[in-house]
Amino acid sequence: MPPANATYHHGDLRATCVSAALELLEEGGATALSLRAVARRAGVSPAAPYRHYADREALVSAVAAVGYRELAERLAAAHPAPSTPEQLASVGVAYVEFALDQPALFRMMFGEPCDRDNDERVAATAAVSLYLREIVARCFPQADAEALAPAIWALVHGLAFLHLDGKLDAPTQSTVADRVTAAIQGLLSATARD
Amino acid sequence: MPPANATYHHGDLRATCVSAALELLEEGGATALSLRAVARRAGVSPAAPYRHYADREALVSAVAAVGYRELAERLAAAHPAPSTPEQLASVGVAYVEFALDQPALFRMMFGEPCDRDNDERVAATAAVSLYLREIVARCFPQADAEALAPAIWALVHGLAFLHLDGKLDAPTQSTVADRVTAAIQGLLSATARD
DNA sequence: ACTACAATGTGAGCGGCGCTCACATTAGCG
DNA sequence: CGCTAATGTGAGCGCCGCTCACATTGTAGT
Repeated sequence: MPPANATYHHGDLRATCVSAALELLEEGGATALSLRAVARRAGVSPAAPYRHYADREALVSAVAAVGYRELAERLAAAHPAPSTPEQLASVGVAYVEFALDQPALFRMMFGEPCDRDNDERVAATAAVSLYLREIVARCFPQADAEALAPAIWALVHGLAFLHLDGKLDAPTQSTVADRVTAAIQGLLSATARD
Repeated sequence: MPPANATYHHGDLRATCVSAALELLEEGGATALSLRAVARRAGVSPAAPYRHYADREALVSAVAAVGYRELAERLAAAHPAPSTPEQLASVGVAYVEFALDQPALFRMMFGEPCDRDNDERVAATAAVSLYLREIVARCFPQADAEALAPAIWALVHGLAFLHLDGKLDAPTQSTVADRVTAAIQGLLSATARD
């Protein structure tokens, strides 16, 4: 009944589900991401994804994991090896821009309560966290990175979320960068002084 | 079937829905907040809430609005009229503690995309925003409140969210306060210097 | 090559949900 | 008292998450 190239076994349904989920997320937001819709897009029966993901949460965790990896890439792309406050600030700008570019994905990564986390996901999260801590330490060797890195992460993360929600006045691209840069440098110089 | 005091007309179903929603939110998180569950808890048919709220989003907006008001109260309770960095920091601590005390409500207020916002909700949000801006200006009269207030809000908001998601090492109560206090004071002193 | 077996996909189905509509009941007002 | 608008009901549609018995296929062991 299906065309000639169709096989009963899909081949790599596991990965296809994640791709389809990312598409649905971008098109229709978090509510559009249903296992049934994923199955439809993958050209497979509604029950098939359950062979690869225990439940919706599991799929979401997998999607979030690729989100963290993409975030890490974009942070690295902002500056290969930041070592000054200005360069660190540009990484912060990249963080916020990621959130604005992929709002649904960003909300999925951080906005939902994540009980019984996927291993893959916690690893990807930890990678981002460690990376931030590392570059903060490099940019401010005289500061206490253990204390400074979470503060900077929080600042940038909060800016991202408040912008996403429109709680801050909708800014142009340059304003976002300015705000992030100014805030980070303020925090940095203060801590460095101690 | 219902007791003698039962009336066909509920009396104040609109408000009862919000109360029921808050209960459900605390008990079972965001996914437990369904219009049908609200109706059940209010002792009313599943279609009844639609007389008062156009859709689920509308109810959520109403719930979020009371969340913002409660947040504003807790900020005010932390210090009636803060005028020093330390007092401002205690307000920030209250912000984070609100998020940790009511995680589901906090996520509902900020975590979901809020298209076509309720008037009541935007007003309540603006009230919080303005209040923060006001006390920042009072605590740091020599700083540019226009620029400083959003940075502080973002910092505190980010700390709240990252703690909620467990992205930061789970801290004891005192550690939260310490972290918030240190971060705020760092930012403040830096900006005040300009 | 044949045969078990494990992996993977199917189809039907259960309960829950958001939402709508025709209809019943009630409150408020002339 | 009677009219109208407000409010609640019941049934129902389509979608969803999830489960289960069953069909199909890749693969490993002989």
